[in-house]
Order: sequence, then C-alpha cells, then structure tokens
Amino acid sequence: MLTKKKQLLFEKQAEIAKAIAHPLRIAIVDFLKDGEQCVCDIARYVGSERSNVSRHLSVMVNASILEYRKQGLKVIYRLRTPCILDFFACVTGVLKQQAKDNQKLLAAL
Amino acid sequence: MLTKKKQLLFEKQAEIAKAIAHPLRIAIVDFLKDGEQCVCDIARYVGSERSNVSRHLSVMVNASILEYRKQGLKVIYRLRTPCILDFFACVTGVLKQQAKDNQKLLAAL
DNA sequence: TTATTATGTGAGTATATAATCATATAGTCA
DNA sequence: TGACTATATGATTATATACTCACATAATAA
Repeated sequence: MLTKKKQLLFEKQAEIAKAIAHPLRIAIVDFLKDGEQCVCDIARYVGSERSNVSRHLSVMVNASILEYRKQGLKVIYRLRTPCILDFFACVTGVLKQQAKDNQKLLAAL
Repeated sequence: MLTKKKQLLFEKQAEIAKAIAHPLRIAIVDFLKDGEQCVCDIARYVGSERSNVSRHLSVMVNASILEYRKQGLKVIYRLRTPCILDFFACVTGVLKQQAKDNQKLLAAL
C-alpha cells in the first residue's frame, strides 16, 4: 500500500509534469534552451497572444521550471532546470518506438 | 517562428507528458519499476477503484509508456520505457530546489 | 450449464485547464 | 505631465480530464 509520504511526493511530481505537458509550454522550453528571452519574443516565436503566453510562463515559474528577471519594461525568462531537456530525449525515444510500431502494423496489413 | 514540423513534435511530446502527469499514474509507474503487475494488485497498491485504474492504465498504454500481456483472467502491465524513470530523477531535483527556496524564504522572514 | 472473478467501457457529473477579451500595472520617453 | 509599450490578471467561455456507478466481456472452475 502507498504511504502518505510517497503519495505527497507523487502529487508534487505530477504538478511539475503537468507544468510541462502542453505543446505551447514545450515550445517555450525549446526556445529557451539556447538562452533567455523576453515575453514579447517568446510570444512572437510561439505565435500566440501575450496574455496567454504570460499565463503559461507563470505556470512554469510556479513549478520552478523557469525563472525570470526584469529589465526595464521587459521581463526576461530563462530555464531553471536544464535536466528538463533530458526528459525530451526520453520522450523522443518513446515517439520513435511509436513510429516503429506503426510501421510494423502497416507492414502487417 | 515555430515550424509546422516542430509544432507537431511538441504536440506529440505534450501528449506523452500528459500521460505521466497524474499522481496516480506516477504511483503506478513507481510500482511497476520493480516488475510487472496485474490490474488487481496495482489497484490495491494505489488504493483506487479498478475501473479508474484501468482507465489510467489505458492512457499510459496509448502513450507507449506501458505495455501488457494477458494471463488467464488477469492482465499484467509493465513499463515499456524505462527512461521515464530518469524523468523522475530530474523532477526530484526540481523539488529539492523548491524546498531550498522555501528554506531561504523562511530564513528571510 | 451457472457462478465467480478480473478487466474494460458507456454515461453522467464534477472539476481543472486553456484561450480570449478587457483592463490594470508599471517602466520609459518626450 | 501624458502617450506609449510590455507584461500581468480578472472574468468569461469552451474544452478536457477524472471519478463513480452500472453494465458488458471474457476466462475459469464447479
């Protein structure tokens, strides 16, 4: 049976995973892997409204995935947890597996 | 600007991340890291209804995180993508960072 | 055959999340 | 000061997700 301690840990881990689990947020993380960027440039890159991007950024700041600094009018965000990028390496592996499976299926038809 | 190709990749990655981003599903992954288990034992371990656990399991199978085999009446699930476990190492790092920040904040009050 | 057990799924409800629009805040510059 | 720009946030609506209950399926054993 699951201990209360583990349950709490899994809840926290799920919060962080949720904070990554959105295409737009993944695009932001990908954009930031080469260096910090302001909200305006992030919004331009991902092609979404600033207000929406701002919300997604705050989700990731709350989850400690990003951090920011203010510079004049601009707010500049950067990655705080580079190991997040390793996660995408794993996920890409899963996707390759999926693609292989689809090929097999296709070949079997 | 984001290419269509990248956008598609990020959508796929988000789907997989979503399939992990739930406390109960993380508990299941943790339970399975030491070996395959039937739905009945998984449900007992996580302390939730079988119908609910069954749904969570199918979410992870669809995302290629788990696979299963049938043995008589039982359906036995196992991890398919061990690198998923590395992800939790990263996430645990994030949580430690959060805890440190909270300590700093507390010390500053 | 019937009964039993393990699992999966449809339907309904409750809750969480995302996107948009309008507005607020706050820094900059003339 | 007022105009402009960047960012954040409240309110609303649309959509997605999770959980529960009832029922369906399917393997097994008596």
